[in-house]
Amino acid sequence: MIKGDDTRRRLLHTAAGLFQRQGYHGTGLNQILDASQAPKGSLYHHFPGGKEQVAVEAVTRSAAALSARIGDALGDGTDPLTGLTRIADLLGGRLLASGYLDGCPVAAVAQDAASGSDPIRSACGQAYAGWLDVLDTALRRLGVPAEECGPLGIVVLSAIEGALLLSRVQHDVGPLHAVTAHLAATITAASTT
Amino acid sequence: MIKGDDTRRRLLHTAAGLFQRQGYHGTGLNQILDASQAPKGSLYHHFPGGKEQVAVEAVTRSAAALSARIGDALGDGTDPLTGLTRIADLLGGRLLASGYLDGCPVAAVAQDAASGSDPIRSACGQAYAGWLDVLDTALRRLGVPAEECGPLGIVVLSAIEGALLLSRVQHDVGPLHAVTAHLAATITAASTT
Amino acid sequence: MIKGDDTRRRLLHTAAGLFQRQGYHGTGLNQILDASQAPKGSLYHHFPGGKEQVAVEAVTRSAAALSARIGDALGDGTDPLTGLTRIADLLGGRLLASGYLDGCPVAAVAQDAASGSDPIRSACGQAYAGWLDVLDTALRRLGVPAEECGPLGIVVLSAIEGALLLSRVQHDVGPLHAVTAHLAATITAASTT
Amino acid sequence: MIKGDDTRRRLLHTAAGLFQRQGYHGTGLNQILDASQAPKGSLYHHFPGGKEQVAVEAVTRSAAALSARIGDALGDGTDPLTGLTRIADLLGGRLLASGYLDGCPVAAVAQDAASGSDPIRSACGQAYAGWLDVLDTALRRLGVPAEECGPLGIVVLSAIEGALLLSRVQHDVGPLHAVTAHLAATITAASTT
DNA sequence: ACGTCCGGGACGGCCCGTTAGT
DNA sequence: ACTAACGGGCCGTCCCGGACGT
Repeated sequence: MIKGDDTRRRLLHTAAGLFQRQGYHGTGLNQILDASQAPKGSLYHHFPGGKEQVAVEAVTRSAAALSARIGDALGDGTDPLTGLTRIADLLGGRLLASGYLDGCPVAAVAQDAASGSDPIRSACGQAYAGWLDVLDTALRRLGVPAEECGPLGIVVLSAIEGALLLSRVQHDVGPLHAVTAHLAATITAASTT
Repeated sequence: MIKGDDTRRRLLHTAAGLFQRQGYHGTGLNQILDASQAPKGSLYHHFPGGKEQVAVEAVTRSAAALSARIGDALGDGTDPLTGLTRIADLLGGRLLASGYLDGCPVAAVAQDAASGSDPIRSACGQAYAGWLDVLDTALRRLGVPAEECGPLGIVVLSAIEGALLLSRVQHDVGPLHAVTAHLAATITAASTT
Repeated sequence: MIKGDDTRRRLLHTAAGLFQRQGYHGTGLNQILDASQAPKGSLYHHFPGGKEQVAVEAVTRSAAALSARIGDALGDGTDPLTGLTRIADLLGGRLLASGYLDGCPVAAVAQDAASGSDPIRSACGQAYAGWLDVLDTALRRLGVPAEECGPLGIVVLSAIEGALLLSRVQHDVGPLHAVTAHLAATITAASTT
Repeated sequence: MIKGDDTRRRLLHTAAGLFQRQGYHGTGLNQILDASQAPKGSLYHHFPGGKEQVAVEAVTRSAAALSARIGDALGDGTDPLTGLTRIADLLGGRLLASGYLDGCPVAAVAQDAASGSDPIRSACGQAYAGWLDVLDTALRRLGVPAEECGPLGIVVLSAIEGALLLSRVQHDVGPLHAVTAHLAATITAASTT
């Protein structure tokens, strides 16, 4: 059935958006259903695991999508500054466009689920692991010594996550830009090329 | 009344802990009441503004407490490495002691309230602003040029916030230590002394 | 669904009875639920509008039922005295049988909602309008001049409503009978036949 | 204490107004307190019997006040039409001035308390009895035969009470005027003078 | 399989009317 | 005379299954 898969996809997409903004506990199943224009029973057909399963899949999907965007931004032939600027523009653009509502697609759920549901926490952990992986290869390609790529990737991801939170809460993209500028300089300095 | 103020304080302290772990929407008023061993009506008496007011005050109080600890850690006569190590030990210690439950005392609520309650979001914003202020003076004292203190403080705070999230979600204090080590080096490099 | 509609009907019937006796604010949703032996979720399912919707439908239903009874009592081939006596017996019987608890099925809610919920007030208004309509046709049939039917119907309804209140409060059906006797005489005098 | 008595009086006056509009269960103690600008504990100081006592006294006081007004309206040297018109103007004026909020000062509480608190119901009963008494003497003075005064008074009071309800609910003073006109004619016809 | 109805309790946060303490 | 504190109840909504119809 085309319809069925479409409903499932729509459900997931809507859920991802709502979770990103409101977190896990702040988002109701009914809200997801309403926003998806999906009938009540459909959700449990497609997601027998209930709300938790929806969250896990939504996080995974969002993370994969963003992972691809990050990979593109840091792709072949880009210097650190350009790459990070692209990322900052992407994330900052979403933040601004949504009125400081859309931050990291994973963080809100991660904070909610860190205590609580282990499957969700694990999914968030894998999301971050995936991004770290993308960053690792990118840094390597930029000429950062192999043994520094891991920690530096962690620094990059952490700083961006933190900056997103700060920017979101303070309604000001300043922190995001300050951080990306700093990170670009750091990476440039670390690259031996 | 000693009793009265004590109840209020206990309520706030319990609430702060629960909000830190479970976020705003994940924490029920009844849960706070139970954990505080306080009767239901007391809460409404001390906090006519309801849950929102409790959250605002809990966040503000937690932030002030941590602010003092940060100030101590970066106090007179400490080099960047020592200071940041102390902070990392403090935060990482709490994280470990709680089984990766206690992260940043503000972040979980901030994510929940960024969309939603503006008073809470604002309180979180002020919490971060306060920490930035502490960092600013500390960096200044460490010999960082005045015009770099602001952005660098933002980088420090962002990175630590992000690292706390990563560590919490991945059940591994590695990110926290990686980030603090990097920040110490960065600050040392930036200080002209 | 037989089951579903039955629950809905039972809920409404119970609610109508309780509202009649205790008014809108005096009747709790839980009380309706208990008396109906229905779980809370059912009510929310059948009446998404909550208590207000329940009240509106309960009033409407009660009013329609009583409207039919009034129509019967004043039906073809009855003189005013007989008809009003039937109505008095019906209402007075209910009053006595319930120990002066069941008065007008609408009045208690109407008093509660006159200030407050406009939908409920409007439903009560339509209930009265419906009864006035029934009275109008009945009076017309009894030979009352057309231009007097409207005002006279209002007098009849008002007097009965007031008498029900007096009887209910004073635990004495005297007022009800006094009023019906007077009204019968008045109608007889007004009829040109 | 002048202050004390004044607080008590203010409390009662405010409560009477709120009960009249919202009924017994629809009116909260806090609302009364707020509107009276009285501190919480004062209420229980002046009314140890709690909400019920407040209601009883408020009803009694309102009833006495209105009783006096009715007596005036039907006082010496007035024909039935003039007297009832005055009453209709008084009650209808209040109704209009309040946007159809202020009906009979007793009826809303009476409906709420008819089932429920017996002291309140009894107070309402006495209020009606008092008005009937006033009507009885007035009718007697107007030349209505003694044995008809009782029933006719009941009819008058009932009809006015019912008309107030109808007018209030339908947001139209028509019923009140229709009823008073009819009653005036009835009384005139019944008077032997 | 797919979707829907209906039902099921359990809490959600808020506010109630009330009583101790002083 | 009044502040502080008390529980219990309010209505609403939560996330979730069985039963039914397509």
